[in-house]
Amino acid sequence: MIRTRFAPSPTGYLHIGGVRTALFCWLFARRHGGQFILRIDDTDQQRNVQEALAPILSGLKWLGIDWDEGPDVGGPKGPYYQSKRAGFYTAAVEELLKRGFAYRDYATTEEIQDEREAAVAEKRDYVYSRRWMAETPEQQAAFEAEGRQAVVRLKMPREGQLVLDDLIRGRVEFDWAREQDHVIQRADGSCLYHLANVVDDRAMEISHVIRAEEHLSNTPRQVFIGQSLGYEMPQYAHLPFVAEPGSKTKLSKRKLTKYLKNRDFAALVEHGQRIADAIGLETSPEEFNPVIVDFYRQIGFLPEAIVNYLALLGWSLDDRTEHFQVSELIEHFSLDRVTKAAASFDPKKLEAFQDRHMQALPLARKSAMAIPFLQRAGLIAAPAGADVEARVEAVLTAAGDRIKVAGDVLDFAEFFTPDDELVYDENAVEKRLRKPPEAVELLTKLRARLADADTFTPESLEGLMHAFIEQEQIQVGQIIHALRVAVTGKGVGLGMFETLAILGREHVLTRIDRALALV
RNA sequence: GGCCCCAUCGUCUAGCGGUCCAGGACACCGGCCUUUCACGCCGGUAACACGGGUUCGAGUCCCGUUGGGGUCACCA
Repeated sequence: MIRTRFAPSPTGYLHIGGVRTALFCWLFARRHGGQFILRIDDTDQQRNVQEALAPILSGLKWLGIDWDEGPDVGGPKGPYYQSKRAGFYTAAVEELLKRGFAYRDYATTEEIQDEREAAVAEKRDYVYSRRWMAETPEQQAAFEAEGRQAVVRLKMPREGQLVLDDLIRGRVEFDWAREQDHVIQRADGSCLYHLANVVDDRAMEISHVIRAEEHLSNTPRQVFIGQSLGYEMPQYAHLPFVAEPGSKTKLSKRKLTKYLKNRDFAALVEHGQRIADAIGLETSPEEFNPVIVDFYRQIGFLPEAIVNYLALLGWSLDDRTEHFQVSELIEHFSLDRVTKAAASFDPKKLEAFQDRHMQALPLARKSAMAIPFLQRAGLIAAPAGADVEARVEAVLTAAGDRIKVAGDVLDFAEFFTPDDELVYDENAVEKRLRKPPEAVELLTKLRARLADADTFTPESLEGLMHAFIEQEQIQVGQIIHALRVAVTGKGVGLGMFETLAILGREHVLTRIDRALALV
């Protein structure tokens, strides 16, 4: 049975790099009919674990990354919170001690520090002298008589090599002698990350440890712990980093503000901010950020677009296939087609994927996504009536490609605003209504025609317009811009005839009257 | 600094010794379409880091150099 796991620590938000790792773990498990486990890395005992975890769980769920065991769902290998598994770790430490692969160490941090500095000064590799190592009760008693306290350290081999067969990197070799006698348990009895990790992976029967490359250097000590405990070890696969835009540096959750200075990021944030403002969404500059998954959910991105983009960040099927449904990703995903080099995150390309998925979305789903935005902006009532839904669908259809994310529907607020509340863009009014000398006259004449029109469909309106410009001996541009500003208040918008048809005759006439009064 | 990893267009990538004067996508730059915007269409600029090998033949294998990244905690 293939079992993979994702082990986030509760940081309060789901980071793009983290999701990519989770996604690869999940895809691999799903591809092979295995299981995906979520384990919470909260060994540093923060107080608000649940609060800090909620955005992570909801983010994964939103993306469709579900877990077979973990928080909310439980499972046979629980608990799935490391803070609740201390007993397993201390038992492992005892076992390591018993087998002679670990020892109690009574050195103070200052003493260790001195040894390290001495090594640096002499330009040699630092290796702990084990001067304060106590392997017998007598030695322990002697150190304790001095008032010293013990931590437990790994008794690492001082010769030989570890040969690791990484599923992505291939064969990687490490000299044991360069490894330190890492601490695995503090004086207060609490255990450290690496020990906990290995113990849990074994207890949860993880078959494949798929994680970011930063853990590659940590692998030897983990293998040592596992082997010393007699564990059967999992296979390792170290993923390349998701890097900063235009760089190879790891995307970090501590540099959110810095990324906002990136041009493409700034443009995306600006786009998001426009939507957030329209729906009265409070945004903190730190967290309303394209590095955080929730940003995308809030402004109406499609989870499948993000999954598609992220999957291609370090993995590819061939030289041309890019557009994937999640089911296709599951069908084709494999570790041996994962790249080794870091891939930098490109917001522009993510947007391109979003665009493609959005355009492929059935109208009903698009509408279901758009309606909540209109409601939050106060443009339509909370349970939307059938007539309102029909109007939303009409607007979405007419808008077509112009809707990049669901929140973009708010760019077309004029279709949901009462006529007397329509806001006229001053620049547009000046340019299209006041400045052209013939605008008022033409608009007045056209208004009369519209009032008399038999039907009010895009087709009939287009016919009406053609007849009008022919009779007036004008170019269509001479009237259509004025008309647009008159009925929408803006210089840009949807196709003119669709716009008129959706608004309907009454609103069109009322708005033209309002506009004429403005001039 | 030690150790480890990595290296094809600006970016994501294809390429697993010859079919590559290197293919696709995003971005960018032109042009077309056009009632605005968006889309669409057509075209274009643009890469095998460098140096040695191996081989009849190297983007593809080996070594080195350079560059980039990661890691060296009683953090996770």
